[in-house]
Amino acid sequence: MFHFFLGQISKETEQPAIRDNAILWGKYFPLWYGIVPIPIFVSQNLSLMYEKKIPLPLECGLTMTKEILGGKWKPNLLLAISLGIKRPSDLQRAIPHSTKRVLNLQLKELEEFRVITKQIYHQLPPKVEYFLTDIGESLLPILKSMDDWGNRNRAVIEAVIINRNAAETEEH
Amino acid sequence: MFHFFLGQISKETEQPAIRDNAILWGKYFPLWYGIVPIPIFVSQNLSLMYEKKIPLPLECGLTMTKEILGGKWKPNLLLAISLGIKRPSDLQRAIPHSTKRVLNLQLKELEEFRVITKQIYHQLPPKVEYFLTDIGESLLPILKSMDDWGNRNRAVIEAVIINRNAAETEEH
DNA sequence: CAGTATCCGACAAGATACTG
DNA sequence: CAGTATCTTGTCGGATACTG
Repeated sequence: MFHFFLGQISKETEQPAIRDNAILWGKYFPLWYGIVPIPIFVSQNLSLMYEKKIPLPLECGLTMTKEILGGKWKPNLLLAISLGIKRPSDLQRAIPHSTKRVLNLQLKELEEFRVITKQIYHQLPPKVEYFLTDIGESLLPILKSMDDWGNRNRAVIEAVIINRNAAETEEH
Repeated sequence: MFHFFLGQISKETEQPAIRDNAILWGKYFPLWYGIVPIPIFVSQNLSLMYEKKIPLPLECGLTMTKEILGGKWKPNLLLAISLGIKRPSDLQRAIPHSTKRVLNLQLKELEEFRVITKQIYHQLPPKVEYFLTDIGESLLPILKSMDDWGNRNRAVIEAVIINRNAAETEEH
């Protein structure tokens, strides 16, 4: 089953805390799983903890995963690395629509999240290689199923996009 | 296995077309699967077909899936609908950080991609319900595994984000 | 309740030129 | 080859106020 926190997450322990029913049954939790109220995707506290201009509701596992796979090329980078493409220049050749700058930014973020590691060889010319960590490997099934799904539904998606663009050009 | 197109996709048939080895072995395809060159994530033709200011390389299944799950709340919406939350107002209550406008935009896109259907009851007050299509249902395993992964790796991700924010506030 | 119009700010990513 | 600095552009989503 999906994993949801009940109620808000207390700041001190960072553990989910079941709030009393009076509040659970209030206006913030209009949904029930059987007789259990389900405050899905909810937790004001946490989004205040991680201060950002536009706060992220991190309490939902879904949202945390999206945080990691969010960049324009991150899933592609991970797949490419898993295929044995390790060096920055090869990665950019494998993803031709990307730019060096963005690829570097996203590789840095993936490294920050411990999804990949960076191996620097101090040579001339310099050489760098990226590798998946165990965490990164554990993402591969998801990426693989996303890739499979996209390929299975290619026809529908392409049709919609072609339609959309046709409508847009008609407007102008 | 991952599903990659070899070479470019011809405009007329929209079928993958194997290009001759001279080009495959050129600088654009530096990767091999066994002795087969793998032009992953590549296809200039397609990205020109779907004209956008910033063209999308749609030839990769991964990228197509991201196109559908890309919005800020789309995965959450799909999960919520799969849990039986059907009405717009309930959906917004289930995703408190969202706004009506964005939710509507994203529901419209999901509908456009045939992932959900919209049922309008002509009543007063008006009533609307959303349902997953078969295509939408087929996305649930992916969403579920993303949610699971996020929950399993919650500790690491939260630690990184807390660190990052601490470093940022230190700067100022 | 469901949905839209308008305006605006934040941020991601592109372009280019540059170091070591 | 790997990486960065700087500037510009596009776009997504937020805020608000409004219809039916």
